[in-house]
Amino acid sequence: MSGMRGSPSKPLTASTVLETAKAHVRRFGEAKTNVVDVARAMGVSHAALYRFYPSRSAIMDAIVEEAMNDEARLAAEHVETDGPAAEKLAALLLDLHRRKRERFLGDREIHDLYRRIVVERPDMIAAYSERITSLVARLIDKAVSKGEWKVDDTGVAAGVVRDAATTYVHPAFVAQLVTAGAPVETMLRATVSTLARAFEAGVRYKSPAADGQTRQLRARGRAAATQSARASAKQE
Amino acid sequence: MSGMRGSPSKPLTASTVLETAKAHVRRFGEAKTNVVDVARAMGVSHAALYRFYPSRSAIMDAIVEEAMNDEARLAAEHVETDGPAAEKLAALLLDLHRRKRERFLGDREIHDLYRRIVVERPDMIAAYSERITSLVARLIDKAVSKGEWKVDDTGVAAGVVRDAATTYVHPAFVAQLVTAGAPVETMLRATVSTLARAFEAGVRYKSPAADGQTRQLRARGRAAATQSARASAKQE
DNA sequence: CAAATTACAATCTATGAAATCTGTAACTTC
DNA sequence: GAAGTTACAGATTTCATAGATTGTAATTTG
Repeated sequence: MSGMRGSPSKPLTASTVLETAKAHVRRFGEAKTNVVDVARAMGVSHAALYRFYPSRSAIMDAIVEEAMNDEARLAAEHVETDGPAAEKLAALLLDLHRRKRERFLGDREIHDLYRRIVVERPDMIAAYSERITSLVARLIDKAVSKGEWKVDDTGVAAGVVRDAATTYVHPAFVAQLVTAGAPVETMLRATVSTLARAFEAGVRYKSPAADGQTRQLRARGRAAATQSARASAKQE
Repeated sequence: MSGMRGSPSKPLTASTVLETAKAHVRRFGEAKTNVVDVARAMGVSHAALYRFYPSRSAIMDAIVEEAMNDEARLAAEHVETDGPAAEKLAALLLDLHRRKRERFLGDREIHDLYRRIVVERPDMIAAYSERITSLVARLIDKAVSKGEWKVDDTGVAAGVVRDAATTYVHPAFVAQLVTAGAPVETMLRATVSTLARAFEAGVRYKSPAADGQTRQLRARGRAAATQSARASAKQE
């Protein structure tokens, strides 16, 4: 009378709960996924799930967090690859875009859940965004080290890339662009070409006043420069 | 028993209906603005308003359209100004951003209405977006003519600018950024610096294969080049 | 007869009671 | 006693219906 369906295939862990919940969201959508049904599918009572997740919404958050981790891992792979920075950046952003597009087209219910989280959980989005942005910062850092790109402040540069690419990566925009049949990949490539051209030609974000220091910062570690940029960017 | 409040101050035209409706939306929000109340405020029966607008939602659309026209006029002013293209572009986008921010902070109900339209009326947004993008294209065109910027295809370049600036101009993002206290203007300036640097250094969007033709297009009219870019951008 | 009103059908929204779902705590089992 | 169940209070959602709003057409008015 313990696990009719759950015990052999589903050992009842945080991860199996997550998988079962995800399967239900896929089939019935977020609104019609309740903890009682998820628990029943695992052959346990709904209260048992609260051992692993403090609330239903924590489960939903976890589903989206998993997707975000996937994307961050994907982005990290591109950063650690060798090759021209412009191509790495284009590949990174295109891959990120394709993930969202695939979710929108082939996994609509998960996409919808993701979209809700984007609207309702600015904290989660901010964390995700910072994660991706710092990966982009590292990509730029490396290009600067190699002398491929000339950028004053990789933190600011990464922010520019993030903002310019948001249109192609934000779930709501992806949905809109794909629905409208826009030539997204061509447009994204044009954006990356433009950014890369600027970085290649050299961009200066810091005020020309602190010029002597800029040289030093360029020569030394990138982390410090990035740090100062982030710090100085919290006012207004 | 005809016009108690309306007749003298409000001659009952499309424009006075619009103003009255807008005032009601400002005070009570879109949801609590009904045509009966708007008509009563003008001293007429609600059916009289249908002479000017075919439906309640047409009135709401018109309120947003008016705001959009305002923004387009503002943008057009910057395009027709003389001066360095980078500064014109920065001023244009900063002004556009500030309009949205002011609406968000000082005219919240209108901002909310605008936001709903952005979500529910992709057609209106597409028209607005094309309008602004073509103004940006003209700005770029002029810079190219003066030899200030070197761009292959001003239509594509304008699209890149539009996508990069969307984060700063889209009502939902403006709300988010302002709420989070982000250093928006600094970030927007960094984005514009980057784009300007690229255009200054020269960007090529067309495939290097059709190189001989590219030269010709550069020398001749911009409209044709822009046109071809738009046309070739409708597939994928 | 142009402009507006009144009257009304169709649609949409607000309301509240019934049902469902979430989250917790006391209880059971291995 | 760790893992899980049952039982239950409080919150949330559903559903039916009353009420309000929209849009139109016939009618009145200057």
